[in-house]
Amino acid sequence: MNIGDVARRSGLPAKTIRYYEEIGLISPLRGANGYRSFRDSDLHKLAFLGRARSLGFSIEDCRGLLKLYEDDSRASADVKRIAQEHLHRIEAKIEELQTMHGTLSHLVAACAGDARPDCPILSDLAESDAAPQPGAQRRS
Amino acid sequence: MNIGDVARRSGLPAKTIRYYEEIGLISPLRGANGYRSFRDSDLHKLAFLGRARSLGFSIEDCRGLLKLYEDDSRASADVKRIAQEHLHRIEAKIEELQTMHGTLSHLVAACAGDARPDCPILSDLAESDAAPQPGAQRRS
DNA sequence: ATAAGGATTCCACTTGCTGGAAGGTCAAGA
DNA sequence: TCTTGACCTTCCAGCAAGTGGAATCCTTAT
Repeated sequence: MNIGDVARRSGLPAKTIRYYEEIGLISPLRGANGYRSFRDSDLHKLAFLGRARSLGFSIEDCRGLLKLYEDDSRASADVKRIAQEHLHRIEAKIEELQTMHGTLSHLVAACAGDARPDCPILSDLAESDAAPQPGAQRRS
Repeated sequence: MNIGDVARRSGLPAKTIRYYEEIGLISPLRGANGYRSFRDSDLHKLAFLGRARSLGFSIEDCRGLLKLYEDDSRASADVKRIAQEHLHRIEAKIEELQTMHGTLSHLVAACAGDARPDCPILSDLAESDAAPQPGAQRRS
């Protein structure tokens, strides 16, 4: 299979597939003409990667998952640990976004959104209270 | 004020402040020794930027907000539009993360997490169904 | 005089690709 | 046979939003 076929069948752009080879996630063979020659196993790995990435796993997580996937003597605990850590990161991110959402939706609701210059959004951003401490959350 | 003072008072790292100057968000004066010399107005802008960034606004959004902030004849509608668009992006991101979270938490719950190799997480990632179409969501 | 603690610049690196340029290859049609 | 067009190749540059480090300069105090 050439890269175009694999791209269509895996749903990943050819550029991305080349990139995955460059960073060592896959190692397709090469034909006499220099073209990459993908085996079924390469296609499977790419599909695996596409699904893992769509769940938000980082490339390094994907590298680890792929290694475990190929290791018949793996422990499912190792897989679960990676997934759980990722799940925690997702939860933290959701919380962070929800905090932003809370603040911002209040401000948006309070803004008239007309031709006048008065704007609670700008007033809030301009408020000169204490400098934010690292990791501090502003009021919601 | 030197950059160290401004960093302490704005809560932003000096590196970030230099970067903000480089991309034209602020334009502090320079002393005879080549040191940046920050006015109160620069400090206020940096605090403004810090708060806007902490609400997740992109640098380009911040540039626009800062411009409106400085424009006495602004229309609050322009501010509100920027904020609303950002709010929509936040909502979309939250939904995306919640979808990931749903899938992943099911998989994590189904995984024994012991020394055996059987793992529903890997099985799911390895599933060879149709290639994902652009924008498609996998089942939750 | 010298050492510490600031300040300066510049360059490289991060994540995960994406775009484009310049060129080689291959199969089909006139 | 030639050419066209669709592939493929590599390499270089860039996105966001900084962060880290090196080499060097300035200031202040001992």
